[in-house]
Amino acid sequence: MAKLPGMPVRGSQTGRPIMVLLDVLGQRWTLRLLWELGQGPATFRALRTRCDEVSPTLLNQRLKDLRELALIEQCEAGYALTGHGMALAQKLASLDGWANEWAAMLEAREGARD
Amino acid sequence: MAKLPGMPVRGSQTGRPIMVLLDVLGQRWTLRLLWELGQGPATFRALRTRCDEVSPTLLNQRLKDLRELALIEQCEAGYALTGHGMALAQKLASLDGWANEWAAMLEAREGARD
DNA sequence: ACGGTATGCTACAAAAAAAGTAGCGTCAAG
DNA sequence: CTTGACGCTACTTTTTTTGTAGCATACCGT
Repeated sequence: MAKLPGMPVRGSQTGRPIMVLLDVLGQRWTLRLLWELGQGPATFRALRTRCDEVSPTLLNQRLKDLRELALIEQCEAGYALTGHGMALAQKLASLDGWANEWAAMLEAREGARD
Repeated sequence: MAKLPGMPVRGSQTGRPIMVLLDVLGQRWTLRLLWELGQGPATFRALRTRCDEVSPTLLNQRLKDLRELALIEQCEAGYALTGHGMALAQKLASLDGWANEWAAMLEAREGARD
């Protein structure tokens, strides 16, 4: 069952929305799922494939949670982001640039050490 | 042991930086830790307190991983974000606004249903 | 020097979450 | 009426996370 904002979550009794969000996103595959759906809607099986054959049990669990949190919804094409989900996914997308710089920095560091 | 960009991670063989990042951030407490450190440096124990007495085992594990990934570093005040870590934490901070809107929307929805 | 206290951290067992695999029920095409 | 795709559930094993105890070091006042 998904935790809704306003309710206490792991590590925060306050129910502050950001804490709920950090808790939800901190579950395995949640971020990845949002990322993949940011590329466009997908069916259950397509999503599994995109996520390296993640176990259907977990996929279904996450889809249920994200649906309860109104971040995704079902449509003819399978699952798709809602308006709010899209806004969040865009914020994730903006991490891509950062990640590349970060990787370049790490690589330089590793290279220097060897 | 932390996974570095360039290495395959859970759910992605490519080693794409963003995939590594999503994998790391998808571990419990990682996001929260970055968030808390975004508020300023903290000692091990202070961090534990801020994170609702998270178990020292896990805290230490995460700190080690984040250190290897060059997102945090040790200083006199305890642990602090590195330059890259700060940039990432700022991106997280920008989720706060989104989370508030999202929570308001959910609340309205719930209210309407009851 | 001596308890008292704080810190950073490790060890270990129990509980919870995730992974992996099989397969069911429905549908549509051949 | 068989075959194949789909969405999903059941069940077992493995991995992660928790919770609790406690050690070693360092400072503090007496």
